[in-house]
Amino acid sequence: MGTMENLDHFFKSAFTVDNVIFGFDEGDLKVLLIKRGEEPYEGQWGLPGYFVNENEDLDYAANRVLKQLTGLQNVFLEQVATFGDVNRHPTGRVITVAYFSLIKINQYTIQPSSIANRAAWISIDNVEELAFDHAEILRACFNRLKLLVRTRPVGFELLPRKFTLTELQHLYEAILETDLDKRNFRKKILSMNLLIDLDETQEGVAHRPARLYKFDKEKYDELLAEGFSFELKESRRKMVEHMG
Amino acid sequence: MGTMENLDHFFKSAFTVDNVIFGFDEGDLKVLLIKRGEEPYEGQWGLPGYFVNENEDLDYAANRVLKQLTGLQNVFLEQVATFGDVNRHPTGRVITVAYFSLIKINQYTIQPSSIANRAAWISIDNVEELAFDHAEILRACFNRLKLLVRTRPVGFELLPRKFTLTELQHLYEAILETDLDKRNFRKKILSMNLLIDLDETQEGVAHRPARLYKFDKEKYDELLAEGFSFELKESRRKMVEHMG
DNA sequence: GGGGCTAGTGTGAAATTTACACTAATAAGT
DNA sequence: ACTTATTAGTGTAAATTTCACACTAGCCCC
Repeated sequence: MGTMENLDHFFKSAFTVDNVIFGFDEGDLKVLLIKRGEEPYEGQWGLPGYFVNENEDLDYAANRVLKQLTGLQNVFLEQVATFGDVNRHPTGRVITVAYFSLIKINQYTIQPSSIANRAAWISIDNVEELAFDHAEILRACFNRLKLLVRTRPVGFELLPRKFTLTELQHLYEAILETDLDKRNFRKKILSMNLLIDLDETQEGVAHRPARLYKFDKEKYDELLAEGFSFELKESRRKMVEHMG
Repeated sequence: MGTMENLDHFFKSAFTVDNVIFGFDEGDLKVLLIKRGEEPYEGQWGLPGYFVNENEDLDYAANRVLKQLTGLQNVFLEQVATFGDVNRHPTGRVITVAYFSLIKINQYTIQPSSIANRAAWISIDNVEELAFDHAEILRACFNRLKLLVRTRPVGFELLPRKFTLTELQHLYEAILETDLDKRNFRKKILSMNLLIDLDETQEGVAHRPARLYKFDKEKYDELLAEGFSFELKESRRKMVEHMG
């Protein structure tokens, strides 16, 4: 923090925000990418991000940019980290603040703006080369997600309102990049009492239909208030179970 | 990220870095503050921070600024968060990136520069009003420290090379703001095999002298390499033990 | 050598984690 | 109608970890 008498420190520079939006679909953890419609890196895939305005708070900018690029709004965004290497942007000094969010893919329609030619949900494993240092930013956000998922029941943000325990398990497996034991996972999750059994079952599946659950937000808020800490432990499975 | 044709986005603005340096002394967790020698907030206490230069990476800037303000160098700095509210700085748009670090207080001499009138280690509980939004930044870094201390043996960064188990416990208690059970703490710490018993004892204390230990960095690096995860669990003590 | 002070030590109960394999329910095909 | 394919759903015992808890040991000082 320095004096304003010395305006040398104020040089022409820019801030951007870049958003890493995670979703979950078809058993895959996905990230929302846009095909850039502007130089630099025109035509390449990158994160939905853009410039912060002069008189705009960072958090506000993250929301605005996300909305402008993809049509998404009222989405919870959390700051993850800031990337400011001198050469990260080919044409000037641009420091970017990365935000991440979790959304239910099917509850939103993505409407790419002109800046973004196109937007798409790409499986996290299939992400190829990205513009700028966006691959690094994505990695940082994915790590944050891994951390978060162990200490808060964020998984529910990514699933539709009604879901099966197997879907929930697959989500956790995708995020943590491990296999989990079915029985232990169910025991653990159910013991938290954060799920409401809807007494409904799946329809139109060619096998025994699974029960549907929803997340008990009220209970969760209650528990949060009294300083409860959610924790998912079980480590990677060591062996594959023999099937009958 | 946008086009450079549109230079509107590059406005006169500034980045700063602010460093939250933690130390531990006399049983207290402390933070290094400077008495500001410049407007704004001249004469007030604040974090050691200053402007990032135009062609300087963020991480580099954090190190440089710390050195210039306090004389400290070769200190591990980790980025924590970025603060960018429009009005956080009274005279212009200044976005700051907060870094934090842990050092052994007695191993460094602080040499405040002219920008910093004075520098001092202030107990975390005695920190009064700070310049800018530095109180908020400090809080964020303290939370990060709490998080970190549970998953990595960072405590050793704050203690002198040789320390007693009681000192280590007091440090953990100061960071986690709880009391820990002596026997359980010792059991847990020793079971990690990250301490080397130096076969020496304290000198010049008016009571039974404690054994001295040092941190086994080699062992730790080994364990890290094989993907080991350190975890300190024990929750806050519920009762005070009756003393004989 | 007694008082004051902190170091250091062990055990059992409770809770949690882990490994592990079969039956149940449905749809589709014969 | 039955056989097959496919996923849902369930229980237990062993191992490990956590947790609560109280006394003896060793040094200094007087």
